[in-house]
Amino acid sequence: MITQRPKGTQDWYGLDMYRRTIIEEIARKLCKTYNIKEIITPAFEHTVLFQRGVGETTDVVQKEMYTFQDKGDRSITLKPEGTAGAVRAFLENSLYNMSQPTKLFYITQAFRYENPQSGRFRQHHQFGVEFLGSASPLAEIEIITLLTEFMEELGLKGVKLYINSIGCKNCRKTYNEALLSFLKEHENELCGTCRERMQKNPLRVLDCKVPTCHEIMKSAPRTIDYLDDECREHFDDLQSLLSKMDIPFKVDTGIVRGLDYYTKTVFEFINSEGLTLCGGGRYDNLVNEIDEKQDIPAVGFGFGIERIIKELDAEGVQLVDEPAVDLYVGILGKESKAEAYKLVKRLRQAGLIVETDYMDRSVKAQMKYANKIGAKNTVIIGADELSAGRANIKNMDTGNQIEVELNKVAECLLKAN
RNA sequence: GUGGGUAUAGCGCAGUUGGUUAGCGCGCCAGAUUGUGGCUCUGGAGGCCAAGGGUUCGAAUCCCUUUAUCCACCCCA
Repeated sequence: MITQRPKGTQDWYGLDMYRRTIIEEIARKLCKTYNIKEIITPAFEHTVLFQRGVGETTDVVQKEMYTFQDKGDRSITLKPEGTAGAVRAFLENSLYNMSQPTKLFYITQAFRYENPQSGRFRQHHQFGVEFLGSASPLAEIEIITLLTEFMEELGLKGVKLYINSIGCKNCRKTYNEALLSFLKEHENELCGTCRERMQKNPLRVLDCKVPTCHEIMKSAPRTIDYLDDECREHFDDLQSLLSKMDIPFKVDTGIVRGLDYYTKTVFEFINSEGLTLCGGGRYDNLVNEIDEKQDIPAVGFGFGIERIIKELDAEGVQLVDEPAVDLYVGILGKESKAEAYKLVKRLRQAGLIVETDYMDRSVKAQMKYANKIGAKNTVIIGADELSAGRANIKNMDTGNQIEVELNKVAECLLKAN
């Protein structure tokens, strides 16, 4: 038990850890060119923030939050997603008083008490962007453009963009009435869970995967048919801009999203197996929901880092190899240790990846080890080399050796790289 | 929360209808004459057979319970 990690969590090490670092680097680099600034908010917030922000009726809030009372008897919740915390920080620090818009990105862990399965964890990591202050469809374009570039940088080709519009509060009201009356007509043809769903959150029935429901829902009223003029125009503008930008997309009127704060545009990036890697959209009411004195439109997304790695594997994308050791410095004899280690230190300062012997192994064992860890070159430092001031550098691929002065080892290897 | 599969060495797996000291491959460590890897050979370390209980002269093997893990549903990244 004591050596076992909690359910749904994972340890990061080896190639996956390295790939995660690279993914985060790509995200940071990309955001830099978009002038999007990084923000880190606490891992936990007051529970009420998520209740108000994410929405009381959502599954995330109702049954998936890590909520506890702290010693000061405050109700605290580990963040189940990134947006609410970022928006809270935006408001608390009055970032809206700076010149607008505000563009923020984060790389954060998120916690949800779910049953783990493929691509799903209790602690997972998201790369997210929040673009606050713009009601223009160009804000969506910015976010989506960044995402397509991100996918290109990662080398992912099997992930496609699907968009939809669920309208604003006004459209939603008339739509919900239409949907509910449609559902009531077909109530006894629906699956059990859908019959429950139609009461608390009828929108959810739209993306039910049960074949019979799916078939019925094809003829159900669609949110896009109930958009008011403003929302209609916004969605049309967005599509036209996407086309002009040559960004491939499909309108999927079944995309609904499970978090309450979305308005107008919603989108997902979905792989060939139907798994959502990235979900996002516009949330024009969230800021006002959290602070009634402010009314600021916004767009954002969350991208699952674990799901990126899963997709890299599925598509056979290498992305990176772990960096190889440039030189293994073998040490021969106790009296050579200090000098050999000084050489190691100098070479590392020159920027080389250097490994050496800490196990007092035989030369043969050291060579085996150097081979095993994939060192590109080796050199053995013993009394002979130290007195001569020269040593043989062995290329481990070719087996060739060249004799070099000890103070020119770095130079020689850097040239070879 | 619901349903199904799985649990034997660091990893991947065998283990025959219950029968003596539980095996194999890879990996790890050491050696094959003195200061040089990859191939080969030899040797070695490493298992409370997920945990607890039961049946039995005897359980990795049969039964029950629990836990973990994987997959699916719900929902989501």
